[in-house]
Amino acid sequence: MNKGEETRSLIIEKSAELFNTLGYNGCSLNEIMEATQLKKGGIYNHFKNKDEIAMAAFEFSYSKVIKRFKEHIMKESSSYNKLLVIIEVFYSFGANPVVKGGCPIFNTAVDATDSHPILRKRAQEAINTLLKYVEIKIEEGKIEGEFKSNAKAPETALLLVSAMEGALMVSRVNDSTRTLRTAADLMKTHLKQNILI
Amino acid sequence: MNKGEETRSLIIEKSAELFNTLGYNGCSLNEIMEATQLKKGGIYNHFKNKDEIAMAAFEFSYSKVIKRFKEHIMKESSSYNKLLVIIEVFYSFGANPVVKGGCPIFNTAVDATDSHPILRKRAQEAINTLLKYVEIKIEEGKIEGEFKSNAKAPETALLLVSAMEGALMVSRVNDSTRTLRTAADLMKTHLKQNILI
DNA sequence: TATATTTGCGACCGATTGGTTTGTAATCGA
DNA sequence: TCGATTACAAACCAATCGGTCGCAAATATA
Repeated sequence: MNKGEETRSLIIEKSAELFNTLGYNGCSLNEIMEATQLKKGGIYNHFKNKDEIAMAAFEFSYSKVIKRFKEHIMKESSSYNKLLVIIEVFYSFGANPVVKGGCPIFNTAVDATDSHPILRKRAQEAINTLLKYVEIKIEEGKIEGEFKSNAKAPETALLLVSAMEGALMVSRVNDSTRTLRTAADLMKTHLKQNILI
Repeated sequence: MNKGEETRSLIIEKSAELFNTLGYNGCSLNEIMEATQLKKGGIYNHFKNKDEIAMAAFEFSYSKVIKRFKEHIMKESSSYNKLLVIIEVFYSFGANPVVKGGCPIFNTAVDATDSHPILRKRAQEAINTLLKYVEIKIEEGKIEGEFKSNAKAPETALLLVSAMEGALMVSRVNDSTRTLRTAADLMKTHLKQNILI
């Protein structure tokens, strides 16, 4: 990795955290400048405008989220354990965030939905991809006979993701993982009682 | 209501919507000026700074949220029906928002947590009040013998609120009430199977 | 209706916003 | 190692930010 790529990565990493905590409008170029120890010229040599930084930052955060899911799911063989691990990864977004500030996908959705169409579209895609991802894990469990054949995969995926993301926000505003832990345990019980054979 | 109070109310109503959709930093005074058809001097005659507008706007939105819950719950006599109505009120936040942009409580929490300590504290209080409110409804049902005596009120309240708020955000970013409807129905089933006797 | 008070506009303020340009120093490939 | 290229800082830009102030008009009170 040459100098240019190195600096570009630095800008993305630092601004990803700033965008995730402060939001698009709350994160100014001055803050990115201070975080990266670069001047405006140094930053705009790698990006043509603030939007491009925000988009790259989102892709960076998003890939870290997906990576964490995949890494942990990989270690499990049964579909049920994969779902349990998905819940624990959501929990980890509060206890040990991929990017400071909770889940960058939902944060961006809330931040951008009514104010930033391009970013909103990406957040939308990301959320739906995440939902589909969980849904597929449930479908796989049904095929392998681990889960009830009448288990509703899309609905269950939606409940799991919604509940964990909602609880993540409650935890974040209270600055405590307590409620997030409760939600995680509750969802585990729910899966055990409702879709596991 | 005299002229001053009238104008003050107008500013609060208009800015409540702007803050809820665009966030604190995304909503500039120029936008409030345009929405209210007032000049800066006219606005600052009623508020000493932007923070004060945002706080008043939050109180306005918050009271509308609470009001909608209370109005609908009042009509029901059984605790179970009260819980069902709570779910439907959450659904209504997507289908027929109290203030444009979804749930102002969670939106403010996400927007302010890492950037606006005063607003964050109020959003935090509001979320915890809402959780407690639902929790009490469940406790009342236990006392009256409608709900299982071993039903976990705080945990169930957290799941209900988290799941509905999470689904509300999914719905909002997808600009469709479909997923929110699904989450509402799912939560109803969950309550029927888990806490209703 | 006369008067005291409130209300709101217009003009202005300094600071900060995102963004551009230019010169030069560091880096890189041949 | 040398020449082409890239990377970065410094200075600058117009526009917008939140906020102030004085004056005139509208309003409330008597």
